[in-house]
Amino acid sequence: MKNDTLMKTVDLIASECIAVRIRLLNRTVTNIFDNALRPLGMKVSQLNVLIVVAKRGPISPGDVARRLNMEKSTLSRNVDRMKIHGWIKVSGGQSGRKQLLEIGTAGRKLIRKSLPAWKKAQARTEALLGQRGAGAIHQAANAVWTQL
Amino acid sequence: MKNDTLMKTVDLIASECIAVRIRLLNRTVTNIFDNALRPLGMKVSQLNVLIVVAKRGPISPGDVARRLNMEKSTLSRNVDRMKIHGWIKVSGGQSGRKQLLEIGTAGRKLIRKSLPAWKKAQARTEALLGQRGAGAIHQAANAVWTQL
DNA sequence: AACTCTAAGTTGTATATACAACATTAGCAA
DNA sequence: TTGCTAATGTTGTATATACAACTTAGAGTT
Repeated sequence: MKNDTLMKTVDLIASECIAVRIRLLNRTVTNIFDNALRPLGMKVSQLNVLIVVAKRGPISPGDVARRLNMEKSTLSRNVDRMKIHGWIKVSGGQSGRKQLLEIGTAGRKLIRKSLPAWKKAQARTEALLGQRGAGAIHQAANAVWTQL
Repeated sequence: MKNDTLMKTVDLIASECIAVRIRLLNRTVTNIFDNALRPLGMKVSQLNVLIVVAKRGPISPGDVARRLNMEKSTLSRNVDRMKIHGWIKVSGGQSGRKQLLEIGTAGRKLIRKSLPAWKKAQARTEALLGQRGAGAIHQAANAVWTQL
């Protein structure tokens, strides 16, 4: 292959790659939410987990991970940190292989307190992506969820 | 208690939050590309950087970081790993504050070799998100780039 | 009941990411 | 020229992420 074809490959990937774009959006949006949530001592990744546990708990770690398409080992350590703060607790027979997660008192309080910050971040993100861009994300996410 | 309002908040965030969705898409798409690129010993995060450097090099680390909306410190360490493999090299007076990155011989070879894997991953992603979902991502990314 | 086998969760390791603090230097101003 | 300021890049620390290997406990099978 000559440099010519190389540059053609480079241009193709640069102009089409979905991964580059998703990853850019991920960094950008995550930063907006993390900045908004920082005063509360929480990151948006943790809010994600907290909401799933609040909505569907008691729920097993494995189910949470599947719902978020996240590695069980990733979730395991994220939950560890959240347990320390009392945002999440283990209900029932905790040890071993059959534990169930549910939201803790501190977690409930935290969700209530974060609503204004979340709204602000959500609005800022919608402004950044535009109505169509934001709707697009919902559309794409739904496509993934139906195939999970 | 105000469990009622709490659950309303939970449902609102669960059904609307753009960050949850972007992050889900990021994990999903990154996994598809990483799996496809694994035989080449490269991750899609590294391909992103390599393509920018190949297309626009010689380019300063700061400019690469800005283009990807990535922290300079993040880029610094990512580039370190890529320098070790010879994918990227520093041109001109490297030390100090004014270094320029360009693609190395191994980097050129790697891009050529990765094209089939990239195409496969791109196709699989488009199939997952659907034509509309994929177009949506492009649309949203363009919105971000124009406001960067 | 005993055995096997698989699913669930944890731990080790590596990369990606960001913030804060730091060192250095280029650019500008007086 | 000299000195200040802002930009540039690196390093320390914490979290997020995934893969591989491991441990343990359910679930079936016989």
